[in-house]
This record gives sequence, structure tokens and C-alpha cells, in this order.
Amino acid sequence: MTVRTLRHYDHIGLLRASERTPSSHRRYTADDVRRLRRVRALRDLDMSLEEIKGVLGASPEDVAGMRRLLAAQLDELTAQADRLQRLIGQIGGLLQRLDSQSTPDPDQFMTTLEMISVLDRYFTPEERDAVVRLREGLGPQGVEEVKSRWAVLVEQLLGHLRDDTPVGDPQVQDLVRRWDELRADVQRQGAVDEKVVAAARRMGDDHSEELNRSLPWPAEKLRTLPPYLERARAARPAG
Amino acid sequence: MTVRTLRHYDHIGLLRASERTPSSHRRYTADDVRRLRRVRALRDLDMSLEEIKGVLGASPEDVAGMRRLLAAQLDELTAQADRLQRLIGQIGGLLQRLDSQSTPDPDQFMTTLEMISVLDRYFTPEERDAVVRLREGLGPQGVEEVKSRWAVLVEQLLGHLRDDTPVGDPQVQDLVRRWDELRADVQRQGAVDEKVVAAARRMGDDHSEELNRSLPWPAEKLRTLPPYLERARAARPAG
DNA sequence: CTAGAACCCGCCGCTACGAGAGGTGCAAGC
DNA sequence: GCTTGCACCTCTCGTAGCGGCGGGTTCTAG
Repeated sequence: MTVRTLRHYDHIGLLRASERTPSSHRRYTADDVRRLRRVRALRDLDMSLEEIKGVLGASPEDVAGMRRLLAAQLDELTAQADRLQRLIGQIGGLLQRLDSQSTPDPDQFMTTLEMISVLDRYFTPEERDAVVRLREGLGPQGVEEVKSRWAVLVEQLLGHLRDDTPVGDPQVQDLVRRWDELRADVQRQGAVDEKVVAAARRMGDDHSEELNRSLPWPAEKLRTLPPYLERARAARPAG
Repeated sequence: MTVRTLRHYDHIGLLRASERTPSSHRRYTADDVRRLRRVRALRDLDMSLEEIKGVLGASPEDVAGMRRLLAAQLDELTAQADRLQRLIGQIGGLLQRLDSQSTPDPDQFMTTLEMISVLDRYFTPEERDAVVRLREGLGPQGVEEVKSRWAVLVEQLLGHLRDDTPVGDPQVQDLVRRWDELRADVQRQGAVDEKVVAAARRMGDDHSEELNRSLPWPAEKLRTLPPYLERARAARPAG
């Protein structure tokens, strides 16, 4: 304990020095010291001074109140500990990725870093890792390539959807064939697409744009296109 | 993110809005948003804004610096997690004690509480628990009784030591016999005395007074008396 | 043209003290 | 009696990361 701390407790009324010398020096009685020991014990359990004041102020020996406070504090600390474990796991994963790659790509790593906070809001840890592994499997230019291939398909398919082109049309059938090829290509790196669709649904329209920037995946369009694609696949000539 | 947060980051220079409209409204470019995502990712890992500023300011893609920062943060969080686990264990122990006793004695519990912060500074968890169990075994009045019995013995023995009474003296021998009896009585509740002696040595003279208030044990005197006691026991008539 | 939303700046507030300025009290040595 | 030095006093500012308010401007939809 520092003198400053004692003065602070005095100031906020948590622990007043019961007596003062004529020269206004603080004089702590034996009871004051007893109270101080309790304060310190509770503070060592990470309780706030306000909480301590509450439980020590109510009744000097209110065991029920103390029990409630301890239980609440236990919950609080447990929640904090859980959070810390999550963070430790995340940082561990990041470091592992950095160390496992012989020549870590700065840009890719930074992108992974950027994605974390976004993905963690809407994906479970497994889903997030699947997405990260997918990006790493494709590599930086691979991601861009997939993105652009998909952008072309999406744009053309949306055009046909707007024009109400019948699903049996050869152009549509070709596009759908290329779509399924691309999807197969990507899935070879890790199957995550239903998860992305589910997450996109959870995210709503607000953040789908962010998702699109992070993912090699037309997540934004995955609400409107699939029905059309399904009809096209159903109309596909057998064989 | 709240608007207030963005203004704060702008204010401290962590994330400036690159452009302003003529009416001085902040305009964030795509690069600003990229930077913001990194800031958020690092903040989600519990890093300080100062650290983030450092690592994002140095070189935009300084992987080595990032690695160091992540490793340091991992250490920091691990230390925090360890501390939290200790606290959770302590609170759990306190609650267990409260719940196991059908009729918890408020005064005794508060005293236990008071002791925690003092004992935790100088005792290992096992030693601390041994002391607490000892107190609970004796009960409140038992502690006081032991204290006073010991105080008498200590005072008289110290007197003889001052007067250089020969260790063979019948009065000294009687005192030593009563000392050993008392010690046996207490040890029936839990053997902790060597531990207390060791802890008292670690505590130094500054806090031995606090220790004496908490313990049914003349810890303070355990440095000077034992040699005299040993000599007395050695001079004890056989049988 | 106007109402309401959204933005601006600047300031105070929160936790639990640390640190420092500027002044007083008190015992010991000369 | 006087100084030296230490411990104490009060008051104030600073910390990290914003939240929230007051008072003023700007944007946008009806």
C-alpha cells in the first residue's frame, strides 16, 4: 500500500481515518486497519472499490451479501478468463501460420489479420479457419483469379435472370456448367460454401460488402442466384 | 464501431480521415477503411492503441514487427489468464467454505477474508490453506485460547532467557513441557508450524506483527526461542 | 421550405490511483 | 536557537479508451 492509496480511499469515503492529529495528520485506529485488510483482500480479488464500499458499508458482517458478491465476481472473472483463452488461441493460430510458412507473404498475412475481426463476428471458429485455409490454399493471385472468374459468371447470369432467359438456353447452360466447375475447383481447397451462405444470411445486407472483399466468393449474390441455378441444373440434358 | 470511436482515433492520429468535405465532414477512403479493419483486428486482440499505432505506422507490412508484437501480446495475455485462474480458484475456495458450513460464523469468515491478502504474499497456496484450516479447526474462541496460552509461555520463557536461567531449572523444564503439549494440541488440527516459521523468516520483521494477529502462533518469537528450547529439551531427564 | 437526422468541435466524466508542486509538523544534531 | 531532513498535508493534472452532453452547422427527404 502506498500513502497515496490511503489518501485516495479516504477521499472517496471507502476508508476514513477515524482520527486526526491537531496538525491534521491521519490517525488510523485498530478498527480502521481491520477494515483496510478487508478492503485489500477484496481488491486482490479484482473487485471495484465501489463494490467493496457497498458490501462493507451495508452491514459489517453481512455474509449473504458477501456471498452474492463473491458469486458475481466469480462469474465475471470466469467470463474474462474465457475471453482470454479465445484470444490466446487466436494469437497462437496466427503465430503458427507465420512460422509454418517459410516465406510468409506480408500482404496475405495482413489480409488474414483484417479478416479476423470481421469473420469472428459471424462465423464459428471452425468456419473462420476453413475460410482462412481456403485463401491460403489459393494464394493471393489465386484468390483474385477466382474472384474475377466468379464476377464474370455472376454478372452474365444476373443479366439472363433479368432478361428472363429460359433456363434451357445453351448460353445459360454453359454458364451454369462453368459455375459448377469453378465451385469444384474451389472446393478442392476446402468446402465452405454452405457455411458462407449461412453466414451471409446472418450478416444481413449491411456487411455483405465486407464479406465479399474478404472472400473469393460471391456471397452477396448467393441469395438471388441459387434458385435460378437450380432450375437450370434441373433442365440440363441428362448424361 | 461508434462515430465517437472514429473521432477518437482521428484525434490521437491513429486513423485520420484522408479527406474532408468542404463542410469539414470526415471522408474515409478505401485505404482508410483497410487500415481501420487492421486496427479493429488488433484491438480485438486486446492491444493498446499505442502499440497498434506503432506497428501500423512503422512499415505498412512489417511482418517481423508484427510477429514480435503478437508474441509479446501472447505472453501478456497468458500472464493475465494465469492470474485470473488463481483468483477464480481463491473465490471458489471461499464459496465452498461458506456453503459447506451449515451455520457460517460471520466473524470467522471475515477474518479469513482479511487474512487472504496478507497470507497470499508470503505463503504458498498449500501453506495458506493449512493455516486457514487450522483456524477453522480451533474455532474463534479456540484461537484466542491458544493465543493466550502461548503468550504466557512465550513471556515467561523470554524472561528466563533474559535472566540466563540454566536450562535444567525445573521451572524452565515445566514451561518447555507445557510448550510441547500445546504444540501437540495444535498439531492435532493440522501441522503447519515449520511452514509458519519459514514464512515468518520470509516476511521479515515488518509484517510479523500482522502475522501474529492472524495466526494462533507466536511466529514473531520463533527466531529467538527455539535454540533455547532445544537446549532445554536436551537437558531433560531421560524417561 | 422545413423537419429531422447526421455531422462538427470541445469539454467533462469514468477507474484507481501516480506524480508533482508548494507548504507544514516534528525530531535530531550543531 | 537554528538548520537539516523526513514525513505528512492539500490541490491539481495525467493516465486509456472512449461515452455523453451542449451548442452549432449541414445534409436529405418530404
